[in-house]
Amino acid sequence: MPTSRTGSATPRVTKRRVETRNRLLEAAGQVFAERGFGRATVEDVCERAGYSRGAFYSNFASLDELFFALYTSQSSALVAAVAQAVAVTPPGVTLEQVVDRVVATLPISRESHLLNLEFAAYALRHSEIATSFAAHRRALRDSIAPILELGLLAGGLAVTAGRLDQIARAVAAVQDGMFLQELLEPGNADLPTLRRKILVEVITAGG
Amino acid sequence: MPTSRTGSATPRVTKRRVETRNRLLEAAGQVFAERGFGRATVEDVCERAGYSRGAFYSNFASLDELFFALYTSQSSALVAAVAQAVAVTPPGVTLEQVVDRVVATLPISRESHLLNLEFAAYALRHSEIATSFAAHRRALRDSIAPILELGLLAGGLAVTAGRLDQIARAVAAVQDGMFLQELLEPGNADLPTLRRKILVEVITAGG
DNA sequence: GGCGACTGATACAGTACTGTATCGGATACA
DNA sequence: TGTATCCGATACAGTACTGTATCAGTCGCC
Repeated sequence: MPTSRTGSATPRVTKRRVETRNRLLEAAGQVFAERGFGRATVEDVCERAGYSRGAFYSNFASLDELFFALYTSQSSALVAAVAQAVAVTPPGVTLEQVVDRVVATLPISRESHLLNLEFAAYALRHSEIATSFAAHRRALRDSIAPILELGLLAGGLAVTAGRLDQIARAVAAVQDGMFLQELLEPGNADLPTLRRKILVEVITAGG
Repeated sequence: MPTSRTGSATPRVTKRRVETRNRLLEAAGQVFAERGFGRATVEDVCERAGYSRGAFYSNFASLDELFFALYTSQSSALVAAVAQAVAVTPPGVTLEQVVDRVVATLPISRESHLLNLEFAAYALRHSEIATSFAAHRRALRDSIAPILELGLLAGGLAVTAGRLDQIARAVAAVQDGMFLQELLEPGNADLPTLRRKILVEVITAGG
């Protein structure tokens, strides 16, 4: 059997193919955010990306597969970004600085939040995905935990690992909840400030 | 022109019609929660309700209209429930009791939360609905504000109206965020407890 | 620079959903 | 109890989407 026989298993990964795939992923992010995954069609994504449906089916077996690929891509990028932020954080930072860093690192765009809603909704309806989604969120909490601990230590507060995870959960909850409020009331300029305030309160109260 | 001429304007509201409408609404809640609004079809709702598509179009012009009717119905019911809880709350309750009351009043079922996600996602994509959705959330905050104030006063804390609204926002954010975590990790029995803990912290820290 | 492999455009069949039109039968009311 | 009203079942046409099959042009590799 010849080594590079028909691509049934692994089509050669050419530059062109990578480019196509990436543009499809990017277009999918926009379309899913705009219309919602449930209302998005293969045609929508192709039109946005500037490809035909042939190109799509050459790269993905279905919309579901593309959706999952997008989710994987986004979440690994996010974890990497958080890890990077933690790595460059010096010891001795104040709690306010920690909150600023966390807020600055986590995604802020309308599109990313809408996508997150889509991912969450999808996960809640597909238990196998829910497991993966929950694991991803745990990874995120584990990533920000060290930076939170730094801020607490700077304030003279020491906490157990279990308590730290609870604080990380509270931070995640406030982030999710407040960001939804901000999206619903884009005209309310006080909300970002309020969000930071609540985050600081939640962290200090937890320590 | 005869008064009760053709139903073009207002079809007579018979008992039968009310029943049909209610069963369609109930079925819609289940179907939208299960499949998501984007994936739900008129046929799905009819099948679940035990009616034919003719019955559906006799009562609603489109799925969108049914969706909005469901949203209206649910949100007014929720506001009423909260108002009722506030009305029967005696002065002098502790903060923990207040939290318990708030938690007990706000919707808890998986279905109601999934529906809320659908409503939020829809609102974020339709600005005219977003306004209405935001107004509804404001009404809810305004409803729980008095009960929160009661709890704070019992602890000897007095707050301004503005500060009270900020606390209500924090409570809403924690509720939304923590409930999502609970749904994603149904096996984690510690989360409801943690949610109460965070709620208490957020309220006291705000006072 | 030429050849073979593969990408992505186009065409097509099949399916699913929507919305309307029609009509039998149930229901409210005298 | 009779009857006019209208509810809701069924049938149908039109549309949109999916997934596959085919093929021309292009790219990678020697």
